[in-house]
Amino acid sequence: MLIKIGELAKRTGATVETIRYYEKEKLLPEPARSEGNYRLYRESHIERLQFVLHCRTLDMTLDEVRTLLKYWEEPSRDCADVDTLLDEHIRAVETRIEELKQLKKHLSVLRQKCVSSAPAKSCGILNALADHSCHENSPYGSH
Amino acid sequence: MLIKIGELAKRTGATVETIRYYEKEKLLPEPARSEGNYRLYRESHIERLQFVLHCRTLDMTLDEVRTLLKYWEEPSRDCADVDTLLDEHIRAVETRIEELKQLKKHLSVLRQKCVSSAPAKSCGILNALADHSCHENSPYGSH
DNA sequence: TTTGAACCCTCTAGTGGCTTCAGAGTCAAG
DNA sequence: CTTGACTCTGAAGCCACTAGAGGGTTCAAA
Repeated sequence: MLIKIGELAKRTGATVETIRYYEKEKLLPEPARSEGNYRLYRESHIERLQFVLHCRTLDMTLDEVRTLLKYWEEPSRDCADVDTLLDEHIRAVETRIEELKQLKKHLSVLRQKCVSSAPAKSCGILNALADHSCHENSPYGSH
Repeated sequence: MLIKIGELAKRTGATVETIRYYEKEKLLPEPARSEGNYRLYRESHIERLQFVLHCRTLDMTLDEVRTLLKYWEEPSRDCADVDTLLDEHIRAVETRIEELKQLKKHLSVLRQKCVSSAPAKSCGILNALADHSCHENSPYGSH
């Protein structure tokens, strides 16, 4: 049961280009080739690609996925590090959510400053963006 | 009152490299030069850079900033487009927040599946990631 | 006067995770 | 024999920087 790259793409939802990219990045092993030099995949490739794609829908980096794949390949190793990786990833997502919430608050305040069509000169949004007093840095300020 | 690039960086919180990058990207006008070919900035440059940085802290793309700068430069134009740009940006941020919340939920469920050190073989996290039944794509599925 | 440190210059390449493109080859149906 | 769908490789593009190489400038201390 050998399939070509287009069929693998269809079955997993990845694009053909992404599959080739993952191969180059060593996330997928090099498959066999047909006489005409087409890649030929087997069931194990499908599973492995699905693992990678699943991790990606969870916003993991390819490096994180590489780490998890090592554990997947070596079933006898302690999985505590898997827990740790996931905990850190969850924390990173939480942080990003908080950042975005703050951001949205800022944007909404800004949006309130202009409610009607008017010359840009008097647009409260542009004026607020230009106002540096609310984001002042001391000459030797941090960051 | 002319300042060099390092001083501009200090006053605005940007890095020297970022300032040069913004110049290359036409977000900042080319400044005057000293005899020794150093960039020399004036008050107007400081304000404009602060405008750009303020927009960036609000996660706008450089293209969005370019658009806003046009309105800033032409104070007689109608600012309705500024409102629209901001509304769309707020919507994009909201969408991203919702995506991340979903993501976090998925990750937390996954994390529950493994609570102790154990061989990776029996790690519920790895097994759940490998399980393609929960993310199945039909051969001709949408995406 | 020399030397050293701190600043500045340009240009190039690297980051992540793909996507797009150019130019060519393969293969089955009509 | 041609058409069209598929596949191949390799390089470049995307975004918003960041880092580094290899040099020039400025100014003060020794």
